[in-house]
Amino acid sequence: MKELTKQQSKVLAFVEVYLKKTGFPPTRAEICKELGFKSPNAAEMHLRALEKKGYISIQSGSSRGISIIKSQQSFEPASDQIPVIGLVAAGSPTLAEENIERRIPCNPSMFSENFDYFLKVKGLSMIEAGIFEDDLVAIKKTTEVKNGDLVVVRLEDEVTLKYFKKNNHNLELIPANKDFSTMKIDLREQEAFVEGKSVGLLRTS
Amino acid sequence: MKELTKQQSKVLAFVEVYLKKTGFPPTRAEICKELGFKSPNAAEMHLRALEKKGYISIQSGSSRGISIIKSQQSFEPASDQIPVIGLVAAGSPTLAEENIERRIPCNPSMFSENFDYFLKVKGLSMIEAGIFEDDLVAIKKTTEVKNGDLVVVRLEDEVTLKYFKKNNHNLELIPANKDFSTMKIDLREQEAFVEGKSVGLLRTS
DNA sequence: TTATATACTGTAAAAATATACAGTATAAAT
DNA sequence: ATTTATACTGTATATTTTTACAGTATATAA
Repeated sequence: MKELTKQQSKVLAFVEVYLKKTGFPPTRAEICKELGFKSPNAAEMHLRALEKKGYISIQSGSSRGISIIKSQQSFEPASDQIPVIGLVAAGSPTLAEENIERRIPCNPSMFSENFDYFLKVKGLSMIEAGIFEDDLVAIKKTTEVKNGDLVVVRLEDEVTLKYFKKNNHNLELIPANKDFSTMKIDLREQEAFVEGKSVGLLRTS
Repeated sequence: MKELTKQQSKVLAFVEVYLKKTGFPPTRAEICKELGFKSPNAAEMHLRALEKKGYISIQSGSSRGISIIKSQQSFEPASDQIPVIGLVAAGSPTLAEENIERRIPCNPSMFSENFDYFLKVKGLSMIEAGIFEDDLVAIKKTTEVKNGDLVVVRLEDEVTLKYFKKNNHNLELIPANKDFSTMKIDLREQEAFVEGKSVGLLRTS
């Protein structure tokens, strides 16, 4: 792809911004107004250059007949911005804004089941399951989990990611690291809330 | 949101399809032609109704000044369908159609660097790096790799994923599993092609 | 039966828009 | 020294486009 001159680049940027804001492309006159040109022909010439270089196509005879072919600013494809949850403070809702470290543009249906957020893994308790520190586990918010599922559980003052095993009132949260021990909880004595389960994993190496 | 009449719905659908195809909205006349109306006022009236019901907004005085506010057909988020490469036959290009196992809807910019495909991991040679069998490693096609990068290398009759280390004509492909041994290749005797490097990992548990 | 809403035709004019043509100016390349 | 590319101004016009106005027809509700 041919390089753009500074002015051509500005024109293309304006077309893209205008398009994003209004949903339709600008006229020559509007480009002039934005860029400070006094003749519509200035805009026309830049558009022609952009067309020749393959960045846009112009539908001749149509008003606002500009189509973007190659966006210069890499416009994020309109996929969702999935939040990454880092350290979750005790008592605060998991998805509260202050817990969101960043967002990743991706498709909630990329795994077998749709998911709601990424949980950033802390510690090495799941390392034998191939889940390392700072890995992002895709979590689907649900309370319907089966024994053997990898689940996010909220206890009194912590949120933890472990394998789930429940028999009546006995809940076991099982790590995948022989150096860690299984947490055994008697649900008659302590509360435990299942927040969701893992449906996938992402590692941004 | 108010219900649309059959005709209004058709008009809105056409506007959306036209917009998707061309990148800019249609004129009244174009709507008439598509829907078979003989008067531009027919289109005008439908557009006004759509505006009143909150589905579009009309920039008065502007040509093609239609903005979609509420799309009736839920447009799929425009994320790419990234191929998953399974078993790669010797001699065939990695991205050849017959090697594509399936596709995953996701965003090529979800990792720090854009990537081109997922390579499905076979074997346990990288298990100590947290890369398990059937994990999907996001691969960016490039030949520019550094020592320490996790790379996809094509040898005579196999494709392998290993850590890269090169000194002059000595190439080492290092696994992350103490039960596997480093492959040492003298580039004067055997060819090796770097196909790309890992920029992330996906596990569809 | 008389509104009221939908769904148009047909015409026309004003306004918006694209686009051609004739210039000017400047910097870099040949 | 002359061409070539970039980067415009200024004017004019044909065409596109919006949009108002005057009707027609039909079905449904009051």
